[in-house]
Amino acid sequence: MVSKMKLARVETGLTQAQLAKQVNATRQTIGLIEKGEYNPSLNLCIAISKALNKTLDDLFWEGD
Amino acid sequence: MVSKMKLARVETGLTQAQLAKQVNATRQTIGLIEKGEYNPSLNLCIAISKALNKTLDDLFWEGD
DNA sequence: ACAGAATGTTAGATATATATTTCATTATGT
DNA sequence: ACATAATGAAATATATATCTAACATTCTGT
Repeated sequence: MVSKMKLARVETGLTQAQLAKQVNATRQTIGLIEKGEYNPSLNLCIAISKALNKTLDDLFWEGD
Repeated sequence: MVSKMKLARVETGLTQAQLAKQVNATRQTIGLIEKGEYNPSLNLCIAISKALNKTLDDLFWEGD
């Protein structure tokens, strides 16, 4: 399944590298988070959410 | 300032040690997160949110 | 005042998120 | 088909979250 984060990023027209720069992360880190193979830190999740004009729940919360 | 997470924990009548056990963390880790001195992982934040019947936004999102 | 529980705090050890680098693969446009 | 951008993927290195253990402090009830 494709992550909500990836959907949000593509919708805003950002590339992985561009998003990474905005949140002070690397392209690889963004890619791994999108693939669900990482357990990112809260601060990074918040930075990503703000960069994509979403909230934590929007991107990282699973509706029971 | 006292964190929203601490308020939610106290409201549910849980001690730091009890919450820690439910989310497979240690009492010390819970204490440091409540004090805002940690940058916890997303998975831990999700576990804490569920244990306290809250969402990520409820506990870890700051209303701009 | 006392006892016990809850929380604070600190030091060292371990696990893992993240960075860095490099190369391969896939998409996009001309 | 070609060139370039975007993404995938793997190795090693570094930073830091988390654990463990121990002791100090504060709170709560009696």
